[in-house]
Amino acid sequence: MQLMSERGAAGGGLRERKKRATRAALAEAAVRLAAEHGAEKVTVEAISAAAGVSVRTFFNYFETRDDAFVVIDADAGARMRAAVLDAPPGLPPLEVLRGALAAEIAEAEQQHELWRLHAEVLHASPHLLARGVGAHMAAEAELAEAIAERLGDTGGLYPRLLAAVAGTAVRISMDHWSAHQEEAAFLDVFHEVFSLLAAGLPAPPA
Amino acid sequence: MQLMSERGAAGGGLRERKKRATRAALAEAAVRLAAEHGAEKVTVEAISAAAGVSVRTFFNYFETRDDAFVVIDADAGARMRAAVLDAPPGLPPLEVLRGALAAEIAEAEQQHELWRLHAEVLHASPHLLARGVGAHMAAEAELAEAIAERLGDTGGLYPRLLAAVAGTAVRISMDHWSAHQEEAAFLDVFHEVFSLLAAGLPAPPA
DNA sequence: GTGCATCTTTGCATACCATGCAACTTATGT
DNA sequence: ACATAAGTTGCATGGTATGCAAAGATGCAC
Repeated sequence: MQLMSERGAAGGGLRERKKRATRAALAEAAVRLAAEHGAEKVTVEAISAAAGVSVRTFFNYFETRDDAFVVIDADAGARMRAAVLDAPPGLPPLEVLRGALAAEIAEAEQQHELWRLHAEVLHASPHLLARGVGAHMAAEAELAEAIAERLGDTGGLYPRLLAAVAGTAVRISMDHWSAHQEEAAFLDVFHEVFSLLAAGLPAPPA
Repeated sequence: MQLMSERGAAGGGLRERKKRATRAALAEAAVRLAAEHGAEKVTVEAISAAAGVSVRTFFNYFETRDDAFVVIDADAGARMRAAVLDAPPGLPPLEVLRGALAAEIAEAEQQHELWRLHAEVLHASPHLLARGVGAHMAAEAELAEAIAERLGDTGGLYPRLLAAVAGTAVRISMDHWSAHQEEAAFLDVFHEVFSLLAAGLPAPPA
């Protein structure tokens, strides 16, 4: 059996597939090792060995060691961009983002175990959680651009704020959920956060 | 003349004052060098030399090189905590944060030039902007705790979300302002962002 | 299927980041 | 002035990250 068709990844060539496989192997090895030993104690050498490539190759795929713990899917940005531009015209921008992110997350959550480990690793190393924002900053900028395009407000403050707040929402949702996995599904937390945002973060009922 | 009383820092001992001075010198050197040469090209050695201490001493003050570009004031957290707890009881939490942050920023903005350079450095190196969130994550957690205490909602989702969104607001405000310094004062941008948040991020008028 | 062009991987050299430790210098309290 | 505590420094060490050139795959044309 061939393990083809990873994730919308019928990408024709053998090269493409191999690259995807290597990247995925590195990311997965990183998360598993971090979940077991703590992210700080996992060296690039260990990750590379677990994935069966050289250290130098690791750095061909990730700019920094931390990126391996953080980057989930390379072309999530493109998908979300499309989702934002395709959403029904009347929908409030915050709702558009809620929808696009929820879809993306539902996708990622398919790989139950890895998603859970991922959340736990990030929860255990807050600095990685922050880095998550950084790594997805490109995605954030891309999102902002898509929103700007949708609204015709290019270069404005609003699209960037919206994208950044959405990123923050995901970050806080993951962190909170990973500490309360028993009590609620991730998507429930996520939707609660967005509801709070849409309501203007009102004081909760005492 | 003695250069005493830096910033609420009449801290009695000579040791205290020297430490504050060294820390400030390192942070300032870092920002000035980064503004001139780009943050990525500034080595710890250069920063240390400019501040007149050894490399090893640099790392006695900052955990990582990037922290020197990011950490503004060590005890801002404590001040904000106090501000949050002292705010009038009826005020909505988001307004409490707006006030506490605005006061803190107004303070930092006293040093015009440094504040401007700081914003420019962060704008030029987005990864530092993200790290800013990370470095202030301790502050964020502290803020969250103060809010939680104020609301009696310890460990809940809401305080953490509020603190995180507030941090994001500062980040986006700085970034946007540093790119549009001519058009508006920083505090104007900041207040506009908070108004958007309080209104639930509604679609802007087309 | 042979052979050339292209892309990827790899090892090596190099520079920088970060930490522990021990020796040394400088404040502080009495 | 003295003993103690605190801060600074150099050295050694190990991990992170990049450029470069050689070797190994893959894709493509013929």
